Amino acid sequence: MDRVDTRGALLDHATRLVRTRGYAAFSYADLAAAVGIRKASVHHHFATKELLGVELVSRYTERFQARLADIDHHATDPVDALHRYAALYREGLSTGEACLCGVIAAEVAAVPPAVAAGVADFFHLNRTWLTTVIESGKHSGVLNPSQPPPAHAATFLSTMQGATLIARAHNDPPTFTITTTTAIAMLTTDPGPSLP
Amino acid sequence: MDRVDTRGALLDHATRLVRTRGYAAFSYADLAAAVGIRKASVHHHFATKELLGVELVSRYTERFQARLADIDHHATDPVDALHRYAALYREGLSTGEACLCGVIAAEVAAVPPAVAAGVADFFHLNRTWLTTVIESGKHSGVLNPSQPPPAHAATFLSTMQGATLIARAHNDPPTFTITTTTAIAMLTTDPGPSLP
DNA sequence: CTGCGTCTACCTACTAGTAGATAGGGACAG
DNA sequence: CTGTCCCTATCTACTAGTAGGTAGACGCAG
Repeated sequence: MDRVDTRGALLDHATRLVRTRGYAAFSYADLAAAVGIRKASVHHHFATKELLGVELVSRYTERFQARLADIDHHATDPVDALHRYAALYREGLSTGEACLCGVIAAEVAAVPPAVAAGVADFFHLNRTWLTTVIESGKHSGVLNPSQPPPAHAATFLSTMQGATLIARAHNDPPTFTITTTTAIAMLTTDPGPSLP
Repeated sequence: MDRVDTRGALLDHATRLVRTRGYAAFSYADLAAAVGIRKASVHHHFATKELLGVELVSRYTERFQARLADIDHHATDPVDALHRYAALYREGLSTGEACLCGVIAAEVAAVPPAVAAGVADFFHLNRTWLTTVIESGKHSGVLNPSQPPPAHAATFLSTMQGATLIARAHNDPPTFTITTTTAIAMLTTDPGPSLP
C-alpha cells in the first residue's frame, strides 16, 4: 500500500503528540489511531519507541536548522533575526505545541539516552547559531551585549524555551510575545558596564 | 501504625520522582517501592493520582512561597534577591531535579486540569513576586529596567525555567550559573532607551 | 513469485484503582 | 482492669485496561 507517505504521516503525528503531551504520555495506540492504521503497522515503520524518538528529534533538529538557514538568508539585521527566531517558537503555540526538545528535556530521566543526546545536540546547535547572530549584531552595533555573546546566547535560548512552556500553561500567546520582545530589547539597549 | 510520617515521605518521594522523570512517567508502583510500602497503601493516603498531583503542586508552591519570604527578609538589595531566587532553581540541579511546575508545564495536556491550574498559579505567583522585586530595584536605582517591570518579571521567570531544563539536559550546572548571572547583569546595566 | 505494507491476534509487563482481611491503638462502658 | 468497638494503616490479591512489542497471514504491486 503506502498510497500516501505513511512513514511521514507517522512522524508528523508523533511530533504533534510529543509536543503537546510529552514523550512518556504518548503511545503507539494513540499514534496508530491518529494516523488511521493498526498499532502493529506502526511497529513495521518504527520497530521500537526509542527508534521513533531518535528519528523524531533528528528530523525536528534538521527542519529547525533549515529554518535558521532561512533566517540567515532573509533577516535584514541581527535584531530582525532574533525576532524571526522567537517567531519559530511562537508558531506552535496557537495549537498548544511547545518545542519538541524543550518538552523532552523536561522528562530527560525518563527517555532513552539516545533521545536525550539528540535533545542536547539541539540545544548546542541553537546556542551556536545564537552566538553567531549576537556577535554579528555586536560588531555592526545594533546589539550591545554587556556579557560575552555565548553567555547571551545561552540566556536567550533559555528565555525562549521557558517562555514557550509558561505561555502554553496559561494558554496565553500574548505573554510569550511580551517576554520575547523584552528579551530582545534588553540586548539592543544595553550599553555595557553601568554608568557612573 | 504510622510510626514515621508516611504521608510526608510519600509526598517527598513523589516530588523527587516528578521533578526527575515527569508526571506521566512516574507510577504508584515506583512510589510504593521508593517509600517501602505496598501500592494499595499509597492509595490509602492518596486515593487517585490526580489528588496526589494536586497536593504535590500545592505543597511545592507553599514551600516555594516560604523561600521567597525568606529572601524578602534576608536579601540585602533587589540584585541580591534575584541571585538568591536563581539559587532556588539551582539547588535541585545537582540531583537532577528541575522545578516541579516547569516539568509539569512541559506535559500540560497530559495532566488533570486541576494539576495544570495549580501550575499556572505557581507561575503567576512568581511573576508577581519578581515584579515587586524589580520595581523596588528600579526605585532604589540598583536595577535599570528598560521595559515595564511586569515584562521583565515574565522574562526573568522564563529564563530561570528554561535554564534549569537546558542545564539539566547537558548535566551542566555551571552553564546554569552563567545564564542566570547574565540575566541579572542585563537588568542592572540597562540604562533605558538606547543612546544616540 | 518476491517483497512490502497492512492486518488480526496475541504476548508479557505494567497501569491506576478496588476488595477484603489483619493488626494495632484509643476511647469508653461496665 | 477488661472487653468491645472503631479508626487508621497496612497487607494480599484482585480487576479492567493499556503499555510496548511479536508472529504469522493476507493482498497487492512490481
